[in-house]
Amino acid sequence: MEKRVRVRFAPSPTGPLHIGGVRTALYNYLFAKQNGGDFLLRIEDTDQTRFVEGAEEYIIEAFKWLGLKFDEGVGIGGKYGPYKQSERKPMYKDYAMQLIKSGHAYYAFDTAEELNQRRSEAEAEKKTFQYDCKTRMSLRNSLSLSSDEVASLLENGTPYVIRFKFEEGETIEFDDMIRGHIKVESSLLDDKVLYKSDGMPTYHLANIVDDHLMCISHVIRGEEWLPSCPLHVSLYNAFGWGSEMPKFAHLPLLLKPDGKGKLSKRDGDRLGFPVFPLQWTDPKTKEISSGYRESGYLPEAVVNMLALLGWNDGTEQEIFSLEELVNKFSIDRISKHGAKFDMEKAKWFNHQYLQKLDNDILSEEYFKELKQKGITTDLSTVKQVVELIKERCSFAKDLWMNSDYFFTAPVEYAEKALKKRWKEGTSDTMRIISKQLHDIDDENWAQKAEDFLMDYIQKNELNMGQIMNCLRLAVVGDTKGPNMLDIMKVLGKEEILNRLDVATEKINL
RNA sequence: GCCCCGUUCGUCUAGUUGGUCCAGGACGCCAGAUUUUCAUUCUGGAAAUCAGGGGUUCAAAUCCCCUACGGGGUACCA
Repeated sequence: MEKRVRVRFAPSPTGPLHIGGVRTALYNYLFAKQNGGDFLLRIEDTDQTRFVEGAEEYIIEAFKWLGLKFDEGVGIGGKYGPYKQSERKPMYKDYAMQLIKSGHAYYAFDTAEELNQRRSEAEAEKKTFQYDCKTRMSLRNSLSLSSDEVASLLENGTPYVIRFKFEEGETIEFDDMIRGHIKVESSLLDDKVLYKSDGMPTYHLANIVDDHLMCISHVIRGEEWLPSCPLHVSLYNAFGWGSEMPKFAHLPLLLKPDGKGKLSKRDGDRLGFPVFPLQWTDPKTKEISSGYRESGYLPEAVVNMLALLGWNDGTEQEIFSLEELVNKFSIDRISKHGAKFDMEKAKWFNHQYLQKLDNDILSEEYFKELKQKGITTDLSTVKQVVELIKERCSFAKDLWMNSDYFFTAPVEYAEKALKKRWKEGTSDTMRIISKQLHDIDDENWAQKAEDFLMDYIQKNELNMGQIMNCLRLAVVGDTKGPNMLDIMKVLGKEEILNRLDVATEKINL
């Protein structure tokens, strides 16, 4: 019988979640939904020293914004809870003890100073100290010490950790859904700490125990976990859970757009693009990091862009709704190498999604924004404007810079354009035109005005550009914007004439 | 250093079983067209000797080996 698909996203609350993590979560989500399975959120807060206030709430809010719903976990609940590792603390020790009893783990009493001592000694010889099958007998642990000594140390309350014992000369093998078969020699691996002296498990122990208890079927996580996967596989086997071991898929990492290394929290604002889904204010330093939401990205665009960063469906399609992604996603089409984030492409994705956005919704939002700017206008005007300029915007916030002239008359005129278009005598011509436009009756004014202008141009043997550009300059303040007739329609007779008069007065030529 | 993973246009990538690939698409870039202007849009273009070198083969981006480079790991962090 095929096991039910259950995947988890398991961040640690050490700060805001960055887009690499979001992508990992997205792939988990897509895989779960495609297989009719469950997508859980587990908070891995076993390191008390790195806990950051607000990080957990941030993570939950980020996924809410992105539209990725968890079926189970922190903030939702479920029958495998609690889903926060700090709340599961009491049970981990039993599992660690189980491994001690079966001989797969041992107590280690070495202090941090002692270990550092060994590390620096090794470094002096240009070697790296490793707590492993070759060195453990020269250290203070329940393998090297007599059972009496160990018993008395434990009785005296000497701090200890529990380490996994790798047997020498074994080959640990497993299959990764993205990378294929992987082999590692056990003697190369170090005896990782499973249980810390503060009474908390390390990631490795808690992760395996929880994945097993929560019936996780597939572990889809970042490539940074690949090196410790042999330990995880060994842990499953040591617990006797080998037959129920989840399948692993290690995702390539997101890399810095410039230079080297994986994308980090610092890169975003250094390079001028967000690395976080939502804006984040560091509770200690009060430093603000920008977010996609606050930068004007649509969540659908972010999801689409992230999905395509390391995956494609093999066709030339690039725009996918979440539903399509759920249907078409496949782990074996994930690329094996890291991907550099490209913010130009991210912008392009947003442009695509902004164009698809309903004009009424966009208009209502823009209307609110205008109100906040202290501009009085009405919704139907805003709708007309949005229809005219939407296609030239990549973000909703671009609306203003592309349409401010609809709501405020120009106070100055683009110098370059003025030099090029406004010749000697133009002001006089404009005054004549203004007078004529004034005399046209209000009914369907813009169309009649246009007819008049065409006629005027022809009769005076002028070019379109000579008149239209100057008119535009006077009304808009620059040679930009949609069709002049459309602008005249929106602004109306009175406003157009006002602006013309102001322009002919201000521009002295 | 050691271990693991990777390497196709500037970037994201197609290329899965070797021949139809002197390598396709997208973003960006450049040019032209459309537009009274700007932007959009459309059309076209430049852009990867498939990291390099050896094999295997009639035939390799595709298989094997080596080297280089990149990434990750090497914590009582996740």
